[in-house]
Amino acid sequence: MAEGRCMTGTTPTTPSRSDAVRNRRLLLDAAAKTFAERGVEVSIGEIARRAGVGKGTVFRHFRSKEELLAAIMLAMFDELVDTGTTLLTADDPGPALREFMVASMEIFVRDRAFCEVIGRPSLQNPQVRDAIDRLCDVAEELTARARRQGTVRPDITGTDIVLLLAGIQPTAAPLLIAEPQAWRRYLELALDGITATTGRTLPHPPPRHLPLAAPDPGH
Amino acid sequence: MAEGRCMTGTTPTTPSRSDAVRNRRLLLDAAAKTFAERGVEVSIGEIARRAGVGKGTVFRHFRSKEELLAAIMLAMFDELVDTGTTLLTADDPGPALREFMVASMEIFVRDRAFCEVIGRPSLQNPQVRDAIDRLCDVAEELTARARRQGTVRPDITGTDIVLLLAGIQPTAAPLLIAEPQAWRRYLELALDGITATTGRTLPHPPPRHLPLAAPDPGH
DNA sequence: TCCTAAGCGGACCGGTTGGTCAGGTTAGCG
DNA sequence: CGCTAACCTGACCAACCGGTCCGCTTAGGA
Repeated sequence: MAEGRCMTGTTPTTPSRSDAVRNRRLLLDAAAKTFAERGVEVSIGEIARRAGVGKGTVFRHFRSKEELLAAIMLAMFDELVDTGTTLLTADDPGPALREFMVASMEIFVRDRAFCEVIGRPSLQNPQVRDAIDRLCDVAEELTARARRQGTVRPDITGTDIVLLLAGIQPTAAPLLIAEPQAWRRYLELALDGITATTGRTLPHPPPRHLPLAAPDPGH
Repeated sequence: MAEGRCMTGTTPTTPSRSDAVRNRRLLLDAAAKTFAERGVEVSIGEIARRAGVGKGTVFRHFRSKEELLAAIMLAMFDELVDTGTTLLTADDPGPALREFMVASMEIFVRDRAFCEVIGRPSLQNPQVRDAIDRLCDVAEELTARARRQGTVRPDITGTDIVLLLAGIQPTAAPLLIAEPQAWRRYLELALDGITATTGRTLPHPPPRHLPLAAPDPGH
């Protein structure tokens, strides 16, 4: 509730002392890099080591591993949403949508944890959920413009776009180590797929929203 | 080397006693179900519990968790390869390829571990590698026929097909709990993408083989 | 029916994880 | 400069993992 105080044990929302601020920065940077490289499964210990702080410091700044992950993911989602919002003002909706997808993929491919979070509802806390919804919304707006222009088939939604983007990474993943640009091939395939060429409607109704966190069968 | 003997500690290749045969069956069934539902990360303890045997019994029948997983995955790969081989004799190559992809997806969607094994080279022992190669080969033969017929664009390979199939599962995954048939939508999109409509070539050269196990950055 | 080797189970081992805490350190106000 | 509250650290904890091992059980041939 109140700002500076914590709810359960410790964990202030914003540190005030200079060393704490510095450590928080180090921590966020190290965590972002480590999550990106090795996915959500990396241990807190490794992140702490990489940041050059003790493990306890991590839990002083973030109540749990999940909260640390969420803080980093949120920033990335917002970045993407900004990119999308900017592209909404572009003249030609078709290339704008494509550019949005390319920009997204460039992040997806670099950040393993980012894809995992989108694909696994169990990793999503309410804030992350909101960010994903915002991403779907901006994708929907971009898609709607392209749809009206006739560049995209009429039964493709923004949620389709987000799902496709999240899916291209695992599709290309086995090739990416040897050929870091391979994702472009499958993005192009997806773009061809969503383009209105045949008049056919897709089977199964288009998704409107991403479903809320259902209990993940795993773990 | 010799049949009935083990190499390292214990672990016969084929049990003879009736109770051992029965337990092995129970174990394989339980493991198949559990891996399918929760992925490769499930613990041996849980599989043992589900099979109604002790943990020690698992390691009597299989040298390691990896070997148990491989035994189950191998059977599924071979099943798919058989399906593909049969479809090679079909009259019309286009629908044959489609049918192969539908049959594959029906397995992929039901089995979480199966997708994970394809997508993560670090999980592949030599036998599994061979099975994946056989799958790519049969996919390549099916694709080649469709290519010659003009149903599929000229720069699509069998490895492309396998990667796309493995990628559709994570794409549709968030929807699958609520809508188990949602994968059909994205399979159709992929089929539209690989169909020869525009004369354009895809960016990035087509993959010939899946890369061998590179050190998985994770763990 | 008896005997023995194959089979079984679960306590156990070393290693990992996310998370806690007591005790030493230090920033920075007065 | 001195004091205190904020902060940092690494030992520590319980839970879990894959895998081992040894004493007990039991299948099934003689």
